[in-house]
Amino acid sequence: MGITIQEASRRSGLSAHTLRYYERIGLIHEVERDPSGHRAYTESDLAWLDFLTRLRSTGMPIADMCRYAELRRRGPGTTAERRRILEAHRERVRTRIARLTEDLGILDYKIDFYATTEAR
Amino acid sequence: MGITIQEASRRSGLSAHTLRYYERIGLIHEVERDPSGHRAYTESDLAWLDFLTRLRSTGMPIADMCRYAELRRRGPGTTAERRRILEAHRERVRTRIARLTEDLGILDYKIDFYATTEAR
DNA sequence: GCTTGACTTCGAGCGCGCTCTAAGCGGCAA
DNA sequence: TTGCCGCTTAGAGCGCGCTCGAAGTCAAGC
Repeated sequence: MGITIQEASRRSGLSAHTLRYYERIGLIHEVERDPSGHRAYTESDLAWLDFLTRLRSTGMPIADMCRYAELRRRGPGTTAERRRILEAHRERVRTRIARLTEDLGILDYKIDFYATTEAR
Repeated sequence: MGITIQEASRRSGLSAHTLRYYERIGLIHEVERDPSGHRAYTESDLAWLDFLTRLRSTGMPIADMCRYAELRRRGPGTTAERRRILEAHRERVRTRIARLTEDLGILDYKIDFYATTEAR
C-alpha cells in the first residue's frame, strides 16, 4: 500500500540516500513504516517533497527549509509566518531572475562579438 | 600606478583572498607586481574579473571558467571554441531562468493560498 | 537452511568554492 | 630602532548539501 523508498526516489528525483537525509534533518516528518520497518511514503509525503524540491531548486538554503518545515509541523497557527518566509524567498527569486536576465544580455553580446570576429 | 589588491577587491566585489585564489587556479593570469612584490592590477584585469564574476553568478563552474580562461590565454585561434562554451552556457542560463520563472508561479500560488486562508 | 537483495541506522567522506592561518617580508612613522 | 600594517606564500580548514560505506535485519526464492 505504502510507497517504497525506491518508488519515492523515482518519483521525486531525489536519491534514497537524500530522502533518508531529508528525514533525518527534519525536512520530512516521521515517514510511516511497514511491518518490517521499511519506509512507506504517502501521496501527501510526495506532494510535500515536490514542494521542497521547488524551494531547493530556487535556491532556498536547507536551513530555511527546515524552519519552514517545522512551522508546518506546528500547525495552522503558523501560516502567517510561513507566508512571510515564502514572500521573502519570492523576492530573492525575482532578484535572481532579473540578474540572470541581465547577465544573459552580456553573454549574447560576447557571443555576437565572437561571431562577428570569426566572420571577418 | 597599478591597482592594489584592496582596490581590486573593492571594485570587483571579491575578497583579496579570492583574488589570490583565482590567480592561483589560473582564472587570472600572472598579475603584474610592483617593486616590492605586491600585486598591481590593470584596468584590463578588472574588466576580465568583471566578466568572470558574471560567469560565476550565472552558475558556471570554476572548472569551466578555467577552461575558458586557458583558451583566452592561448590567443585568437581559440575564439570558435570559446564561443561554443559561451553558447552552451547561455542555453543553461536560459533553462535556469525558465525553471525559476515556473517555480515563481508555484510560490505565488502558495502565497495566495495562505493569504486567502488567513482572510477567511 | 542458505543465498540474495533491498532495506535499516549511523557516522564518515566528498566536491565545490572559497576562507582563513601561519610565518615572513617591506616600507613608513614615531 | 622599534613597532605596525598590509602585503606575500603555501597549505589547512570550513560550510553546504549531499553521498557513501559498514554492519545489521528481514523476506522471498531456490
